[in-house]
Amino acid sequence: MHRALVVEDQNLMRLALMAELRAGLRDCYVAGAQTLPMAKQLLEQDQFDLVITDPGLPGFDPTSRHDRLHVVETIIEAAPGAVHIVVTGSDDEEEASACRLLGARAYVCKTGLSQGELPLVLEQIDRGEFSIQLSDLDTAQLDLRFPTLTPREDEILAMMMHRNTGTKRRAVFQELATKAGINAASAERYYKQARAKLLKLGRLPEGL
Amino acid sequence: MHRALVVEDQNLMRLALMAELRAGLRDCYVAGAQTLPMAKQLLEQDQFDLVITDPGLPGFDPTSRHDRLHVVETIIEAAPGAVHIVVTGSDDEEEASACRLLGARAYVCKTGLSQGELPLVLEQIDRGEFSIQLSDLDTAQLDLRFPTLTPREDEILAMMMHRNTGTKRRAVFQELATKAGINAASAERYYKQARAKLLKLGRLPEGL
DNA sequence: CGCAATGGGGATGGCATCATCCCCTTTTGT
DNA sequence: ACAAAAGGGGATGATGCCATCCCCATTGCG
Repeated sequence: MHRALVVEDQNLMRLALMAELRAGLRDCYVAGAQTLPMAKQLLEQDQFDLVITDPGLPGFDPTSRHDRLHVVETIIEAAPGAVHIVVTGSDDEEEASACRLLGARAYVCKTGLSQGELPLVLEQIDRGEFSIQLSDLDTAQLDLRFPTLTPREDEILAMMMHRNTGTKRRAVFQELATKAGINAASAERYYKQARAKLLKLGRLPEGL
Repeated sequence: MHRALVVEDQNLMRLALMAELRAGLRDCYVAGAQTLPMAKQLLEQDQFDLVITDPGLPGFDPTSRHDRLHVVETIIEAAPGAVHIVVTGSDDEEEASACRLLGARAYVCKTGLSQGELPLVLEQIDRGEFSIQLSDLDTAQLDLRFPTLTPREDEILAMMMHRNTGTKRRAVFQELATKAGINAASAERYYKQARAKLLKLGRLPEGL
């Protein structure tokens, strides 16, 4: 049973990170805290295996290096046995190094963190590496979401729209099949279904 | 058919905001852009009814008042017919006023924005008001999420844990029943189911 | 005592999604 | 011209969640 804690003041982001953890970890339960005192309280009450912290908490100056590192240090000292990941909105390689010295095992920039990528960070940590993920706008994302689509349909459509030019659709079907552990023909079926729905709505983006 | 655009560089937050819109609006489709050029491109291609913008985009200094307002102004000028909501990580009442002068209809702080609250902002806008939502840590949240629980079970548990002391469980069942449009007995059933699952895991929080 | 609130469940039908299997036509590339 | 890729769908069983209705025992309180 894994126990994880997310310390982050933005409600939607905290819930999103908690959802990522739930999806990525098996047999875990995930707690969330909005402020440093709450986090300390939870860390006293219970033992955690994994803690994700955003140093920009209310009550501290998010632009002050000193304040931010103080938050990280306080959390790490309150749970010395846990794996610590720092998640931040602003990129800073120096701050990453400082967090590493404080005992953090990863430093991840929110701008570069997409859905499903947290497990990759955890794998890196498992291999004993310090995982740095800075912002990466080369792969800048442009999303479209349609309400009538099921998650699977949405997923294959997103992959199809983000594919590199020249990539065959077939290859994308195979990619989803491998990633999701399903049949490539099923992936193709979802794509067709999604396409049909968008056609009916008259909202088919270019590039089909 | 409502068309909405979310301009936000943090992937998880953008997806969360897009999910909020999908849940809150009927018959809509939602696009997302990670950078200002992408947003401008989308706004040229298509007409949007609603645009949500985070002024702290990559390529601009998030601490610079000038840069942030420039982003807001650029977006609003690119879609003068749309309703504009500014969503920001850092609280600032002066910035809120400046955004209002630029034509924004709401200024919302991420720290104070919980799941399901975006519809309230939209209602305020519909009534012609300028909606300001600054950070509110009086109702600071402490969340627990358990992986084996279904969304409904999670929901009723969260409501139960956040209830005011002295409130009867019955009252909470009624509250969920009203909010979700279901039977109070059903709400009770979900609570019991959730409780049973946590008991089996030996992870029942205090306060049952 | 009687009654309300709580704890602990079983069984049900409806519904959406998932994943798979099958069919066919049209377009594209070489 | 022939093969590969793509477009367009029907039908299926399994599964999980939703919402409901039903049963019971225990606890607290006036």
